[in-house]
Amino acid sequence: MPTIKTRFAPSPTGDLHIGGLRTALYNYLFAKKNNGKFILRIEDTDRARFKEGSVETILTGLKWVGIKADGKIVYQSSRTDIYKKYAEQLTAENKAYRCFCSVEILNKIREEQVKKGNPAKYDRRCLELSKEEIEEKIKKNNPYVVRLIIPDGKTKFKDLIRENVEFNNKEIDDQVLLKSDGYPTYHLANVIDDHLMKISHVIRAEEWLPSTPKHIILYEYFGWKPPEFAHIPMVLAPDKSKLSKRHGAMGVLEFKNQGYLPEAIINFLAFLGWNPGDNREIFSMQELIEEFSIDKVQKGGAIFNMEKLNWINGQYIRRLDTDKLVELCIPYLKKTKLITTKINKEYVEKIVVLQKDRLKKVSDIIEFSDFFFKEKMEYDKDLLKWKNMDDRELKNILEKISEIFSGVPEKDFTKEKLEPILKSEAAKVGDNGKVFWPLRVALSGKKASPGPLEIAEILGKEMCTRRLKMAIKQI
RNA sequence: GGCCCCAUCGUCUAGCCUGGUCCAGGACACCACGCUUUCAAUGUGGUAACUCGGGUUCAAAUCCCGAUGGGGCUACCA
Repeated sequence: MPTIKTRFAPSPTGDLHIGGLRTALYNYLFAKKNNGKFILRIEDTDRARFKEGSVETILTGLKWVGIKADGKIVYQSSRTDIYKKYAEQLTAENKAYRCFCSVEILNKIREEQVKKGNPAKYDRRCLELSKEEIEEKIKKNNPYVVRLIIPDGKTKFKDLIRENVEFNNKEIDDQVLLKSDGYPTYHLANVIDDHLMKISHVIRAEEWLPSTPKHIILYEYFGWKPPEFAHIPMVLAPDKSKLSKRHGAMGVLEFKNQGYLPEAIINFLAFLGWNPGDNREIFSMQELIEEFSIDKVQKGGAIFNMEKLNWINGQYIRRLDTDKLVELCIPYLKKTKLITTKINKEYVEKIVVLQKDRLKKVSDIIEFSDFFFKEKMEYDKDLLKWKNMDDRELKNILEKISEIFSGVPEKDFTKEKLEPILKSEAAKVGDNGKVFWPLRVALSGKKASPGPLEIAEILGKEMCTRRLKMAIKQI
């Protein structure tokens, strides 16, 4: 059996986004599942759209999620001679021709075709040019492109996901292969490279399906065996359109910055269009490699569902070692200047343990735990009141708690020791909420937080006493 | 406009190939209850879908045709 070889071929026009990452993932999973190779090729043939730094972004993104490419990275921009040579070969064999038409003329032709209800195709007027005319134009340095001659007939191919697909060649435009700047278009470079690099399976997004016949024709012209094709469904925005920046689609590194875990992203993305056929939901990369199969890939597009990503991410956060989670949390706390002096790892660790179950993403640690680091609490005094408590009752209870706290020695200032005392106090007023709610708000300043005694233990006696005092002063 | 692809709960999906076991299963979200001092986590339960219309068949979510809807492509972008 020939070696399985797939590739991810992004163009460096911006961030690596979710859709692209999933394409990379499926290629990677398929290759690894079949003991094959997965390679990375940078399709940087569009000089106008090239964005500085995006190759680095793509590379760090892939590295972050654990997708490793085999072999060297190929840059198409360094291979223009190869593409040019093949374009010339096609031209010499009358499988392609030079076209000198201007963009204006081209647009006009297309417009007229559409008006007539025809496919928007070029009318091949440059195919009529005589040898002399062509030579003269070249001599005069007239810019030209090289176009593929689409033959008559039909082009059929078998897609691994969509089965048989058929196009009538009449509908297909004479594709530009070589641009007037000497760079190849995707179609030419892609086919040549896939062949030269012995790619066995082309797994790419569905948006490429309509141009596949052009590629097949190219393979035929060159006398090469085409690879297998698998056109995977697209990742959609909530409005079902192609996911783009317009929808606030984030780059992979932005997910990283927000505190999503790479394992969660991978797990989530794998399930966007694929699933193992049973009820399991949580999969590691290794498990995905073992289970992945291209024929279980969905045909229809999948909407990117942030809620589910959050859930999966929460699952992974809960499974993380506390040490590791502490390491991940610290940069966020630092960045927001919540940690100003030196880091007290022990202190942060206690907080992280407390918040672990609550985090959807690591960055949540900031808004969930800011009160552990702040001196001043800011909250509405009415928040201190449990149900229909009045000022007087509230003041009494806070003073009572304060009194109780002062009677507890510092070493006994733990949840374990404090709980029975406060519970018995609560029993006197007949409602746990009357004691615990005001205390919790006084300590955290929030309407939602971990339990007051867990907080108290971490904050320590002195700080708790101060916060109670501040609360009482407000009433 | 032309061509292509697709179509199961709000979302991701199982089931479809090999029709009956499906008054359609799971997950997220949502709702309720339990735990409980709030939030979370967790447990239990619940609401919720085969786009429509024709065939084929004893029987169709599953096969066929059509309609409708959605998406993509239609660049000297990828």
